Amino acid sequence: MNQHIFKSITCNDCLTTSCFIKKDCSEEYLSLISKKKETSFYRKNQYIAQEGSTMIGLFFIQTGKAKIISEGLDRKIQVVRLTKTGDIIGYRGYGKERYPISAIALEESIICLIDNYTMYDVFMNTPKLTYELMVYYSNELSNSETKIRNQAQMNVRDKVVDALLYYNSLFNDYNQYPFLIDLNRQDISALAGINHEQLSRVLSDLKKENIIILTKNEIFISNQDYLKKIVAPYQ
Amino acid sequence: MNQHIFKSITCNDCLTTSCFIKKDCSEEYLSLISKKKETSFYRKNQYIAQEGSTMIGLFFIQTGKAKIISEGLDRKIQVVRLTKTGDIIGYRGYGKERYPISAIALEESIICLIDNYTMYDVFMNTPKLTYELMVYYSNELSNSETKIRNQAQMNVRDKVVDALLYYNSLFNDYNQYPFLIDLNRQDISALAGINHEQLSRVLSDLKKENIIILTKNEIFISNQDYLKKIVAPYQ
DNA sequence: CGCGTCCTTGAACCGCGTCAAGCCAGGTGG
DNA sequence: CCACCTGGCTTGACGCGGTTCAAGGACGCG
Repeated sequence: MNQHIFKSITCNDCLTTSCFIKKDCSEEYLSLISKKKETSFYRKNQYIAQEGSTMIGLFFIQTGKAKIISEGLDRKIQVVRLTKTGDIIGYRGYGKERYPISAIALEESIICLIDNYTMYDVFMNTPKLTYELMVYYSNELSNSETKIRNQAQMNVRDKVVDALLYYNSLFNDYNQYPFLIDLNRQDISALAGINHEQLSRVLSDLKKENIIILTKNEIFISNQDYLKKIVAPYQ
Repeated sequence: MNQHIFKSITCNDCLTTSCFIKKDCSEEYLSLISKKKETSFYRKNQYIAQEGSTMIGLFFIQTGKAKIISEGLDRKIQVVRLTKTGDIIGYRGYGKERYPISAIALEESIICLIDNYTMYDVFMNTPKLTYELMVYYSNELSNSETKIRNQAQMNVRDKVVDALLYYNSLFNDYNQYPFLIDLNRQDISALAGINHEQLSRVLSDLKKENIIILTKNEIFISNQDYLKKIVAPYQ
């Protein structure tokens, strides 16, 4: 572990109102967790959790973004999901004592780790929190299953459009325009489930059609409506 | 709704010991649920839940099997998951009031439906149950994300092998041999995420290589070790 | 300046989806 | 009983979309 322990603040002082813990835990448990949690700082591209390593607890993103990846044949990477402030990383699971996926910071991030034993104690005494996490996982499952279908049925162009819109819906708000896609080509192609050459071709096409803007280092969506029409038939 | 209400039994009389309700609910809640639940009988190929229809509650499979499907472009079907006795169907989700997927019986099945209000009451007063459902969903999410990667990276042969082993691991025990795959070609190809012509070709190849046995209506796995070696590099 | 990394574009190959024909089994009706 | 039809499955042929290989450009860094 090369990330250093960050200046830890208590849950009461934490400003992340979307945190599951903050929203649903009693004062007593907030102070217990404040004592037990380990808050760490991660630089861009740093591993937060690694596939196959021992699952010591549940990660809560205080601020930042991360990509959730699964490695296949020849360590080829698939981005299965993106996470942001307030999201959780790590699976609760009896039998499983190892992370089935890896998580890597997309930008500088501050992340709280709460160990399994503490979490179990909290879960058994805070039904609302457990319920909210159950809902969170079930919604992620729903999104994930839609993505299975899309991976099986979409062509490369639609996969790229889907990936751009997915990023946009997660990280951009409607005040900012045109929408910035702050990922490099490797990450976008791994998110779309295609190779980077195909991604380049599709992006070039979309640029020629005046749907996106490509600057030196950035991608902007200038015609989101058009993109939405493309993926609409998949709902 | 054309399935008829089945001779309903109380949870105490129910023999499905793997049911989440049965495992974790108190006596009082078991009797409350027994009063509230609606137990129905479904024939093979009958819809249990339909994508887009109103989500009235949570389904518990008392006995039987079901396929969970998502429909894409031109109503093309993707089987995203299979479920069996003791599993649950239906997503808990605040915002979502409609099923994101459809569920169809693979064989004659008996299924209990418990409405959302009753479930919420149970969840808030039975932390262990809520916790177990959270674990269930998080495990399904993990499986689902592996499948996303496999859909993006596997070739058709590997997808077929993966689908056969998936079915086998869910529904067959090790006393029965060779392992029966009790799905028709349409369902296997929709599970593998390929078209039925490609499936036929791969199955013919596997038959010639003496890895599976094809009879008139059935598929048997005779050399499971070989199949496992194929998907091993994906873990 | 040279080097490495990321990105783009071209070109060739081939895996897979599509179209089409044929087979087999089961069901229906004359 | 046979004739016919239908649906599920198999196999072949073909062509396109996408993967792979390769070369070159743009940029940052030592």
